[in-house]
Amino acid sequence: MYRDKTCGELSLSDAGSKTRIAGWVQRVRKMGGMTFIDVRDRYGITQVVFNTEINPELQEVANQLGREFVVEISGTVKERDSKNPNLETGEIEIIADNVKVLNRSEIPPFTIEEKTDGGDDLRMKYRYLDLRRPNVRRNLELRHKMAFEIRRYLDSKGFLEIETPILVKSTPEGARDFVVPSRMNPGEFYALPQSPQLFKQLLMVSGYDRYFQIAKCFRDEDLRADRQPEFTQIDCEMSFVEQEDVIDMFEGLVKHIFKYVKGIDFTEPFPRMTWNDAMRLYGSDKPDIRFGMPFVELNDVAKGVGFSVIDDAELVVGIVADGCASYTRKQIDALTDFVKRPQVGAKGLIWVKFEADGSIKSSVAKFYTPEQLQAWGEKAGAKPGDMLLVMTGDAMKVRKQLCELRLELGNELGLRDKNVFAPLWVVDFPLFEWDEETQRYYAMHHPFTSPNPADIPLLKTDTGKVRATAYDIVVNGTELGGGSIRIHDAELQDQMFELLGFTPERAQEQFGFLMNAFKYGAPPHGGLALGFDRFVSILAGLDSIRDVIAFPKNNSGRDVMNESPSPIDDAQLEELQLKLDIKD
RNA sequence: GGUGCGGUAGUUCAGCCGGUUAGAAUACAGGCCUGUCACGCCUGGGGUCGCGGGUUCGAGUCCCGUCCGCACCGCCA
Repeated sequence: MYRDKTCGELSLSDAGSKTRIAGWVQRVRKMGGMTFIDVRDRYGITQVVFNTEINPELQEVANQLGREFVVEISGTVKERDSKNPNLETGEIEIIADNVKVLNRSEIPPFTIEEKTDGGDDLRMKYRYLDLRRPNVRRNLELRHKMAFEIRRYLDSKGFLEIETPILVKSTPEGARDFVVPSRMNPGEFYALPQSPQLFKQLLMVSGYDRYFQIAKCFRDEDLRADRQPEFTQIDCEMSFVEQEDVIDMFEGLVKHIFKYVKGIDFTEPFPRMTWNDAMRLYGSDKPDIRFGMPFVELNDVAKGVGFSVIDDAELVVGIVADGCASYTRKQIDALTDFVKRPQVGAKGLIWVKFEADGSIKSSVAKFYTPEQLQAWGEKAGAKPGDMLLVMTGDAMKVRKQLCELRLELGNELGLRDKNVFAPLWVVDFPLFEWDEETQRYYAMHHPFTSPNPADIPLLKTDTGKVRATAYDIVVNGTELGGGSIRIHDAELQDQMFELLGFTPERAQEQFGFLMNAFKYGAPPHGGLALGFDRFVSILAGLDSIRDVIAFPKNNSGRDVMNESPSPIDDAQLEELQLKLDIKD
């Protein structure tokens, strides 16, 4: 053993005892006759003292140490004269009587401290050094703790953790697959799973009525701060359940995590909102309900005065910004610029200020009398001192734009506190989504999602109106996960494939194994999957999932540390019987 | 596929309307310093201004192209 204590565990009660620690040199402070070094490991930092009056040769060794050298130190624990309250071990120090340099280090390219001077790119290139930083380490500890608690909860509920294959069949529906050539089957390819969806349904057919897996999933799509090409899902499925049972079980899981990982006890059931209400009130299927500011539709009070921006619009809709009547011209211009950005895409922003003295100011004052604008305010529930912000246009588009504005205002007004968590179930999703480009319906969730039984008669007549038995769980405006009750009836499944434009042959080719399995007694079943990386990042208060993944990919899907992806040898290509034909 | 922002010392950045020897902080090296803990003080070394082209008497600065990074839109059943 190189050590008998870690750098995080010595305390006042150890004073006087002999000890040995090992770790990395965080910092060397030379004071002339004395030298202090901070030794760091996973558990903390301990100060070691060298004194020329005690041992000049040893102090000289300490003076030669550099940042990130690996050392083994033996010495005596001593209570400090001047304690350091910023350090866990700040009440003690070690008076060294020996130092062994176990390894030297080059000068690291950035400082290995809580607040580093390194940029993201550099940190990723030297991720193994970045991972030494305490905040990154804490993220991985949080991740471990959450995985542990997930297993503890689900095990207590009788779930079995079962692994499903990583080499699976490619299905062109949905996200793009990562594809893996098969040497033994030239010209044929596996895909990496976008999710274990089909396998978990097969497990239900097999009778494993409570399954889960902390599963790696792969999608070859463009990345974002919260999207990686490989990511982890808490994938779950249950048999003999209805929507309510699934929601209960996994609301329990989410509450368990908050309680045992974060110490937050949610005693009330999570609120629920239909997809329709979410779209109508917040313009999003994943509303952030840490704050209010719901949409107010103003068609009936605003239309009909001959103002074309409003009269010609499908929807006139606004939000009330509490206390924002005091906004300056400059602040309003900034909001207008915000909604006009290409990413938001609005043409403009109408504002109405309800001043504290009862007067009304507005960008559309020349089209409306104060009484008419007062009616807007009453409809919207604006109080004196508030400002009403209104946008107009095509209903779905303007809702999306106003959603962006609402979130921006929420940020500006400090209503999106990272230490506040507002979970929400969004239910009654539509089963289908119309695609203008291809002029056909797509499954909003996936083709195995069961329609709401009440809407089955509408399948052929009013396809777009059919609700799915599908649900999402949203936390602070982030889609944490979602799921559905699946179709377990072969006939209904055939009908779904037909509506989705699958020929029977293609359905058989893609999903035949599932359809065949369903002939042998498929139980009613359903489940959900939670985005594990997102869950960890929400609890860590981070916007990006990269910092909760030990070795993440960059914006272009590259690992800048090992420089993957990379070309392969001609010999490898030949073995796989592949020829490249790279266009430009 | 698209939009925006960025790329200058090991690192993080500043560098104005194009102008003479490209700066700061930090890191690093040397020196001084016996209670520091972001130690302090003195000194020093360190630059392909991402790359290529263009405009100009003159380009880190302007223009075009390109590569890289980040954020976003599309995409993500």
